[in-house]
Amino acid sequence: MNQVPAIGLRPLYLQVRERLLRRLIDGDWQPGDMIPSENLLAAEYQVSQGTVRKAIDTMVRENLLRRRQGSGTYVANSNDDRFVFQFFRLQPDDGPRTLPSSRIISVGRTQAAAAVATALDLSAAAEIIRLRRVRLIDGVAALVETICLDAARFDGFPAARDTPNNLYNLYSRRWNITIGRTEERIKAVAADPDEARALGCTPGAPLLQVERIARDLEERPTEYRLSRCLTERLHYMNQLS
Amino acid sequence: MNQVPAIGLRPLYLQVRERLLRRLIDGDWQPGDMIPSENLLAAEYQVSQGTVRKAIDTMVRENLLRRRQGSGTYVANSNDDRFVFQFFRLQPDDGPRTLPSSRIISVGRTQAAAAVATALDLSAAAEIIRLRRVRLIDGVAALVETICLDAARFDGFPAARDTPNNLYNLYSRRWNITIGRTEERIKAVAADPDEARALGCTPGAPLLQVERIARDLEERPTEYRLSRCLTERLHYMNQLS
DNA sequence: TAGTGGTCTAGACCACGAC
DNA sequence: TCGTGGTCTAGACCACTAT
Repeated sequence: MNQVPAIGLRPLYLQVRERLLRRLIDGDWQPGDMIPSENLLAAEYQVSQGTVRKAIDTMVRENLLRRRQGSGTYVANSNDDRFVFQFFRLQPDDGPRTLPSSRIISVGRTQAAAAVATALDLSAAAEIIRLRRVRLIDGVAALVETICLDAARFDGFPAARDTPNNLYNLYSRRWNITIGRTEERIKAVAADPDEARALGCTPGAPLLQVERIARDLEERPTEYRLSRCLTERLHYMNQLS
Repeated sequence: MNQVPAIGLRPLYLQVRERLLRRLIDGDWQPGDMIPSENLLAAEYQVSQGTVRKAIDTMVRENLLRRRQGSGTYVANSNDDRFVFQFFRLQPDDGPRTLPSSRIISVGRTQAAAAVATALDLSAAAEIIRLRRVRLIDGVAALVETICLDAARFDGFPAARDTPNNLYNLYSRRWNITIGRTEERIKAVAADPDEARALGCTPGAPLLQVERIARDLEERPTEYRLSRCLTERLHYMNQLS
């Protein structure tokens, strides 16, 4: 029974991983759901429990699944406390991390700028949804954000008054799109007059610019986000090891 | 022979991990060395090969060890291509990543500023080594850096002309100190006149400030580093998943 | 060809959570 | 009490590297 993988095939645990990932992509298992036990999955796929465990290990490391000893393995939920800060790295210089709130400036459809179309892998003329908002940390305006989405994929995007604070949770509930990974390019830039007004600083003041491309579970570029942040009493935290 | 860990003890593989880490800390195994095979270590510690493997897995994930199939497991070397960029996240907006070069401005001993003493867990009056340098990317001055070290731990720090570009490699070779982890706090700030002169920008121009605390394998804060970077044609890259 | 890490299996007991 | 994930073992074959 050992060493089933014929030559040229990928390791069994990676094949199992793909099957599990597929069930997440297809929405077969929803955020918060408990997935079948390791032994059940092992029986289903005709592999050993250790192989299933190794597949799940990789997905837990990517924050796609969560293990709870004695209880089960669950699909990660973007509302969970542990994951709320997964993609939000700004925190006060002193005092604890807090969740930002949002004030929508505008939301509507427009044609993608060249840079955005490239980032989202769209044609030059593609229509996008464009959301602008100010985010407040501890009640103070801290950053202005522009978010761009492929209008074809996010059909029926809500109006400003119905746009929730946690967008990734919205993508998941409304369109079954899960953000799995992001790349951020960070620079220091000077505030333009609009930003200065929104953030209550002087034009030309240094702002932290975070340009993010978020990808779904199939690695497709899904969201383009440009944030400009006043970092007088905040910082972007990063751990490297 | 199973389930050896008595109640209250940590899992075997974590205990093995600590023994392996200790041999790195003590300099028993040097960067670049091949460590004993999994089976040899299993025999030495009287555990199964799978348990040793799990311990090594955690250290490979932390970039402390490297596996080479068919060859062996090696102690990570801060000169290896793969690790050169582990802690250096700045890259050109277009074009490939390149290694920065350095031009030393000054190196000497001084008394620690309060913030630095706190960061390095030193007494207020402690003496530190203070190194200032400009770093060039593709030959262009891109950032100014101030590096602070506990003078008591880094006795015999070389003069400017003998200070190499790769400091973490120096710490390792000269004092057997390995940097295992860093925390970075990133802000946007305005260039002061000195920085503007060094970087060829105007005073007040926005700079990316990266404040880093680097820890050794025993988690002791070891190096304080403040970098201020001109990000007109560069960015700080970060992947989140 | 010998030795190393990489994958896989089967089965065991433990710690924890839910009931 | 039962089912879950967490740990551990022993042994097997494969893929790769060095010689």
